[in-house]
Amino acid sequence: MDAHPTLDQLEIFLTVVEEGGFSAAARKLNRAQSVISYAISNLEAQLGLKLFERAGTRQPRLTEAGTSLLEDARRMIGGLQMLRARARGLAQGLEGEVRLVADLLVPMPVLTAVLDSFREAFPTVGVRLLTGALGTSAEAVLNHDADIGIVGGVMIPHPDLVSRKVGENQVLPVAAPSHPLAHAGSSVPIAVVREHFQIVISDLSRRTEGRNFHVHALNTWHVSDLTTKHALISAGLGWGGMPLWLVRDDLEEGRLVELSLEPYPPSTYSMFAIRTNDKPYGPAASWMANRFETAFAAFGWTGA
Amino acid sequence: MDAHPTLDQLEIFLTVVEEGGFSAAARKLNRAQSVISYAISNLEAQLGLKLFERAGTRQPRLTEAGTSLLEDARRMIGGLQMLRARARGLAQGLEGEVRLVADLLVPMPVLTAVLDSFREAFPTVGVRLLTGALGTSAEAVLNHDADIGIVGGVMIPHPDLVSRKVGENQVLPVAAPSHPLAHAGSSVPIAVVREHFQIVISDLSRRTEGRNFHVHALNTWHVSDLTTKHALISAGLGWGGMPLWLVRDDLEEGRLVELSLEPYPPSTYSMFAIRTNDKPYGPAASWMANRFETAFAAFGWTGA
DNA sequence: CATTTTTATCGAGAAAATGGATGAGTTGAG
DNA sequence: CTCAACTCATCCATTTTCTCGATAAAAATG
Repeated sequence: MDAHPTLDQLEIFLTVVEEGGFSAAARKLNRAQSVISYAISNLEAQLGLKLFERAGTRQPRLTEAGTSLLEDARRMIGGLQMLRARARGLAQGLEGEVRLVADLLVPMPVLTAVLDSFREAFPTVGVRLLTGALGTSAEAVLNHDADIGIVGGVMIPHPDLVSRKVGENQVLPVAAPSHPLAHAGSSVPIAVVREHFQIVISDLSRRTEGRNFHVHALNTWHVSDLTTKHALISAGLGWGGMPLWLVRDDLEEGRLVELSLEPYPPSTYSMFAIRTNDKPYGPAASWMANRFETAFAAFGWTGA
Repeated sequence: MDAHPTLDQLEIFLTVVEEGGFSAAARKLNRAQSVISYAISNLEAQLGLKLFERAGTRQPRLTEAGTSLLEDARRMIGGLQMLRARARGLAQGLEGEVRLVADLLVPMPVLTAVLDSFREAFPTVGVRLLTGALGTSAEAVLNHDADIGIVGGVMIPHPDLVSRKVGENQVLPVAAPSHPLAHAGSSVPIAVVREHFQIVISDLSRRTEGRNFHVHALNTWHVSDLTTKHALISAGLGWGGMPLWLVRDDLEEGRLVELSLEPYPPSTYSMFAIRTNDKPYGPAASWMANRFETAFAAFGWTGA
């Protein structure tokens, strides 16, 4: 009742159940048959109950207790395999965890596609996912709170950051059809634009403080996430830039309209994978950066 | 790289992390300090990586790999404790699992209250929950598909079933306010009742076949669950009997009205805990039956 | 009934774990 | 700086456990 059971014993237990007998399990595990008897008998003694009914019958049959403990044993061996797989990965230089910060502008389909395939390719590598607006993503990477960042919009060059283009993203000025700017024709001059409320994603990081890009209106409302921005614009409360993938359906079905504003710069932004230059990507992070590139490319085909 | 790590090693690993040192872990585990060194060193060799950074420093510090594997180790030891707890329970005669079949008429608050406290009282005993209408519950117990049944309505005596009353339940004939019967005054005679559609829970088991209780209408619709029945009656498609706890709010807020039908028998049903007489309740099932009794009593106070 | 195949058990040898002693190194107080 | 107290690594002798092979008893098979 004192000593722990052994993972070896549990594995033997499972093998006996699977193979249907002690001798068969011994053959499968390449060990002497007496070892199986010995192990099961020890395990039973340690747990204080009989696992198999084997009163002179050919095939030992699981007792009720054995059946109940079977699933625990399976869990344990499953956990062991996970642990060993992770250890093997770590020993080969794989990261134990990749911390990713993805900008709000990263299309959700791209993000989910990357994460899904990542999980399949690196089942033993954990993922920690942050999302950030504009500067916060770069900030997280600089602070070593994240190993890899996917950022969009205007890149501020930084001596400690290494960036690499992985895709493009379109951002359009949009408004509800009921909004005055929707009827203002093409190339609305800046003086007119400034008279209307602009909904802007606010950036709380110091990195872009004092630099609010593409803020043209005198009066702006600041929100912290795209969903809120989308809701406000849809309600006709103001206009603002939105990534194409998020408003594509709205535009097609007339719930939103694209604005043609004079001062608005080209609507295609590059998306970059960034890291600090003192800490190169590990194998998994490197794979992930590549995967983002292909995911952006594939998304572009059908989504933009 | 071949031999499995030992649960003992993993426990030592965790203790070292918790206590912050090899010696401290040795004291905590009442073992010699050399054992700790030996175990950690073996574990590291088996996993093929260093878990602690301990180059001549006072306190060994977890490596990155060690941090990643820590959670796996915790899972393993947690699983071990679960397994041992279950084994201890089984050794003392506890069931590994209780299979409960609850009649549709059992008020959900009663069911959840019982299951919640059961989980707390018997964390190592699994629960398999079936729900059944009328006869199917008794059927499941008779077939040994369930260890304990909570059935309501009319009890059909059976020589192999042992039943014990655990509570009461009220069933009322109800209809939507828009339904003709709602305006028919008190003690509507059977001839009138029969003219209207009745919504009935259909019972697919052979136990009550040919005996549809309280079916008074010429035209009936059969449904298999209370939620559907509730929806149909609410929509004014017919009338039918519903347990009080399910329609209490509807009655108070006027979405449904109670009917006063001449042929409808007393609306209070007893609820029974049943088992087969060849298989007495184990400790957990017995506790559960008692708990149903107190839960029904407590529910009656506030709920009926 | 003979044969094959099962699990249990025993004994000897191999392997591994244990506790204590020792040593090198670090930390912190005086 | 010196010393005491503490850290972890290592070695050693002892004990414990594991392993294999052989054997026995029992059951299924033909």
